[in-house]
Amino acid sequence: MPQLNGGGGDDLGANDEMISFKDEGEQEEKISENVSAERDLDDVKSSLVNESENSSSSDSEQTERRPQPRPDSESYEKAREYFSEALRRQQDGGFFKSPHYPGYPFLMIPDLANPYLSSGALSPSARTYLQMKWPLLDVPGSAALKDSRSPTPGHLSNKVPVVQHAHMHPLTPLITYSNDHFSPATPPAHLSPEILDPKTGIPRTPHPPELSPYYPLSPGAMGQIPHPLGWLVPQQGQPMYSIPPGGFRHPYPALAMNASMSSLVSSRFSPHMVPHHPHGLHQTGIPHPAIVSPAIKQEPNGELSPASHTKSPAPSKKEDEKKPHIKKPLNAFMLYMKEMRAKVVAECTLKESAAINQILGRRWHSLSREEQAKYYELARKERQLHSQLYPGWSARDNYVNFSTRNKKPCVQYLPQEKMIDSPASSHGSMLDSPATPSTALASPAAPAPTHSEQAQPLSLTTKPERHHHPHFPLLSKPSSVSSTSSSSGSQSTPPLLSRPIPFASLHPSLLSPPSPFHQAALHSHHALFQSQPLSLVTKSAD
DNA sequence: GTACCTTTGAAGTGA
DNA sequence: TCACTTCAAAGGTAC
Repeated sequence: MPQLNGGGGDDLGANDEMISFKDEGEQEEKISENVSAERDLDDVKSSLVNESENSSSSDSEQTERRPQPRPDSESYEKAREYFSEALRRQQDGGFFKSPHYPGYPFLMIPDLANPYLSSGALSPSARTYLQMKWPLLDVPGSAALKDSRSPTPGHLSNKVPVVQHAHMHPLTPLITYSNDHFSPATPPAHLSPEILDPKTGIPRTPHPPELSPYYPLSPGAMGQIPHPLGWLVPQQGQPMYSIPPGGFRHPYPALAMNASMSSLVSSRFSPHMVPHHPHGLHQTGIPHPAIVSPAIKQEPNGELSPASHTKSPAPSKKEDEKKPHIKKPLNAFMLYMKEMRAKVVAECTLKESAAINQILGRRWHSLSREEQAKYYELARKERQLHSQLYPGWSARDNYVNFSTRNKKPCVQYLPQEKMIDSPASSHGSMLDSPATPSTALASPAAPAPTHSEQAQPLSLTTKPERHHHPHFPLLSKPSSVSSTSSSSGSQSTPPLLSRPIPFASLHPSLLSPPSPFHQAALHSHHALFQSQPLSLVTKSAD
């Protein structure tokens, strides 16, 4: 597939079916976002209803019985959403739809005299508050890469110039390996209860016109916000959001990421820390967000996390408990999901993650190349930092009995499965995959080699009949089935078979472009984006 | 109480 | 190299 645009920005891997929505097109998307979201919601919900054999609830019933969002648990996601709004508003040049919340306009610069922050307590007084235009993505990936690779970057000092904010990836504040929601005991000043939407917990007060768009919090207010690296920085002051006894709740990272976040994160993931805290605990006792205690990550059969299994053949139970579960670094889509989930939830009043993820998946495909590139770049950094922090870690470590799983007898049925299955992969990810890790490192979002083109923009997956049809197991993701069977060592589990996808069972959204808007956008913006023809390429090429 | 669902992407393995 | 599998997040749902 020819690369018609030789621009340097054409480094995004997912270009096969990406649709660029910019200018008025993106504006249109933003304007109709709610509408499309509702449409997505309707599609998903109707799909769920239609495909669910046991479901007798109507959409309205589902909606009605849907519990209201929990303000405490969702506040963090709302804040993320809030950042996303600000991010988009900045990047979209202001035509992004009116935000619900003002952006966090500045960054808190910690005293980074010690780039590793290993022993230096970070008191609020040692922080520098930097007004910044949020967010910026004007640094080439190579620079960021360089930053993250350098254990002691030169700019990691307390003399960080203001322009250093340009080195921060706009999404970097969202980097977290934590799967725990931030549960603030007391919302920050800008999220004070009086401005929070009582239903969603989202601050709804419009941005005060008298305030600068970069309306900063007072240093005192910011001082109450725990350091973003709270898991590694000794908590000298009383953080606004105390760490609950149950464990670490990562403290609003988006609020306090400094301008050199890439490098800072790099330092925070310094391998120097690894040997000293093998349990995922910093010297402060705060576990690294990426490390999940085996007690938390426990296999269904009661076994401990796979990390302990693969590392040592027959470790004692005590050793198992000591070994942390290092999670995989999040990929681009996961990062996108974490950021956008709250937004979709807020727009759709939908809570089912499965349905939300469907919407997110469609939105992911509708993202512009630039937007996706941000996430790919961020994911690449995540992987890089992860590899730096855990040099010996492998994704295989998290596999449960991977060796036995790989010996599933279903392999012999693959040809048949291939014949009757969707021509695309089970999830069609290969089409949108960025470059392989090696190529991605060389070119952060280099276009992936084009595989067989996919007919549908989304993966063709049918509603799996859970546990009901052993001879027709999951088509799209039989992980749970295979996991259960393999982990139990049972070889009698029927091989994974696929069945032809009944046309009627396919969701309409899977048979057509995600939404009429996408079609319209494709049509109306085809000429506008001749510079990025690949972004407009659908699967019709082949 | 817990597995499932749903998405995409990364990574690992076997052929 | 290709195909396949697993896991990562998330939270409602179903068992």
